[in-house]
Amino acid sequence: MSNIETAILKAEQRCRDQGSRLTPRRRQVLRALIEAGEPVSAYGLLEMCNTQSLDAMPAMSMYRILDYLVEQQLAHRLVSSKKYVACSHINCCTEHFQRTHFLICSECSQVREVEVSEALIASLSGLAGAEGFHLSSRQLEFSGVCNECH
Amino acid sequence: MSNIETAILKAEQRCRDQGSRLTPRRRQVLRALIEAGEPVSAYGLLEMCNTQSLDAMPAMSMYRILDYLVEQQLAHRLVSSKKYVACSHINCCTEHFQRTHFLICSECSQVREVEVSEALIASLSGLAGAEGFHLSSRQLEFSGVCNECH
DNA sequence: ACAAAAAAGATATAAAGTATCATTTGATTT
DNA sequence: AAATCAAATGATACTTTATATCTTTTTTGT
Repeated sequence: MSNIETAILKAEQRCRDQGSRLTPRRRQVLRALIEAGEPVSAYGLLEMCNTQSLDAMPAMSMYRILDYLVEQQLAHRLVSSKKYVACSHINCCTEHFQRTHFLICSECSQVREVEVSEALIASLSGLAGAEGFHLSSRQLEFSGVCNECH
Repeated sequence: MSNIETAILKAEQRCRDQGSRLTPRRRQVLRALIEAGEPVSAYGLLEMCNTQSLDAMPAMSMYRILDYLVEQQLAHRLVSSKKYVACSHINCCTEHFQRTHFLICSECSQVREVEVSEALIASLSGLAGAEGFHLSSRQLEFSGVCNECH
């Protein structure tokens, strides 16, 4: 079975476990996102979905569905580029990390999703603490250049 | 002399040093930003400026001026909230840090602008390096809760 | 004073995101 | 199976954020 199909099945399972479901629309969006393989904007996804099935979905639905997928951690929203990516761990874990890093290549827009080390969290919290802040960000985004582009 | 006036003078100096100038419009925007004392959106600033002087500025000008102020590091753009803040170091340094952290309180939207320690950069670069990335982000934003709100 | 360059104005439009109400679909109970 | 309730989707309109492009004004250097 293709990786995508496996991912969809896993995603369905995850939704069921959460007491919700991966409806046809949600599946369609998730599949499009996985197939894209790179960050896509909400309207970009909308276009992808609306050209394949000729039964057009309004923007509002896309945003709702993306909210849902993000909530289920099947997708992530990249604040720095206003785009969405499929979670790269749908296939490999039941539980998602507590905190996630995204390394985003500014050349090819490739994204690497990384678990944040305890040590790093500790030093970040330390720095914040020294300034009288209690850190709560669960997602950090870094831009850089990947090896291939370097 | 008030802090704001000092800041404006310092800002003018900085612009001159860069071979550019803090024109009346730019000064007006910078002053509004400093007076606001918290992050403000481009359109928010536009309204502030356009209600005080009754000689209205178009949105385009505001964005151009904000780009300029950000370029000169007299202001910063917070990607996570699409807002702008006056640099909190206009008064205290000639040169701006190479990298900056923003600790943003999710309760009161207060912002603390912090220099990033070498150690932290090192561990971030290390983490990125291990994944085959060369880090280049010059600005990081963290959300959290400040002591007063906690 | 005049030409070149920088900044600002004017106008239109694109792109991103939300509010709100109506309809459909699915699950639950009787 | 029919009735009921909740979740999801559709439809529509609108707000907020941001940019493209062309014109006019202001500043600077000669």
